[in-house]
Amino acid sequence: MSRKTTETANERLKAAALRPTRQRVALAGLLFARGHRHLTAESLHAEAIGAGIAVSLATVYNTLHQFTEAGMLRQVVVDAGRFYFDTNIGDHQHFYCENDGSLIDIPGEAIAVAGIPTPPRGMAVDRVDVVVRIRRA
Amino acid sequence: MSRKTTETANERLKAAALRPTRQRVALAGLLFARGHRHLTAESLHAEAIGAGIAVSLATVYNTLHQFTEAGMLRQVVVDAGRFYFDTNIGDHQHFYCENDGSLIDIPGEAIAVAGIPTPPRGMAVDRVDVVVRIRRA
DNA sequence: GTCCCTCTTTAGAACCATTCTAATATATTG
DNA sequence: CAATATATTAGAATGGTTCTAAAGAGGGAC
Repeated sequence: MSRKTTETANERLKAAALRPTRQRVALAGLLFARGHRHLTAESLHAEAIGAGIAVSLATVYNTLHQFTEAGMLRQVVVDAGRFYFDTNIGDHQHFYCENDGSLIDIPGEAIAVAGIPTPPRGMAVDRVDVVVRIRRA
Repeated sequence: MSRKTTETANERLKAAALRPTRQRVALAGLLFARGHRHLTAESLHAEAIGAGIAVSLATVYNTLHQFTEAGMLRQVVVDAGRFYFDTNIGDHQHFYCENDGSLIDIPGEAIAVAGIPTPPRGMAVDRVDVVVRIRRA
């Protein structure tokens, strides 16, 4: 991990009032080093271990939840039985490939949802999620 | 369950090439007796037991999957960690209440999604799911 | 630097919804 | 009604996620 990446990670953690522990810094490094990523707790854990970062699966879960809480990540619900996370927290939606479980971003500018009814009394819209399920033709 | 409901259930099962066993007929009765419903395997099992229908949880799971396969039900993915089913198989979308986990239908005529990009080469769009997440304001 | 207090990490157990197994029961066909 | 295929079942297994309680590490005060 480059010096620059580590500093960025530290800043992010500081902003979120999370102690920059070795594990959090390393995971943030993997997550935010370059480009946007889609991942699961298991896949990030495997990647960390593969990269020689000693971290337990429990910590990966904790960290993903804390980062999500801090607005550094967002959860994507496309599959009952697996939590996906996305490092792209901007306005966008997803293609979900039912064959291999992969996700592809759809830019927020591209897609538009019209005609959402008024929510029931006392309720407010939190988020509108669009999942375009695709499969090999 | 009324005579009419039982007959309807039998017809549905016959059309799906599923033997009209006591359990399937009874569950179909609960599911399609009136109006559209949202449910989980656990909730349907509890409802069946409460109604004096002896059926195991495994059978409820089997039956829900078979009915889904047969196009009598559709799955709704709104929560990582729970399978929801919907007896409304027509074109529509959902409000999902994050406070209590309930679903509310949004008619297909009301809502429109525009600007979906072309899927990657060799892939075809299977379905477009919109989930409007709401919570108590 | 050292002490202390708090927050964090961890291994492993617990959890929970779902799926599997293999024995038993039921529907259908002839 | 017998023979065969299909369904049901209890309970075990699975797999992803969360919890627990004990050990470890960060950070401020001095």
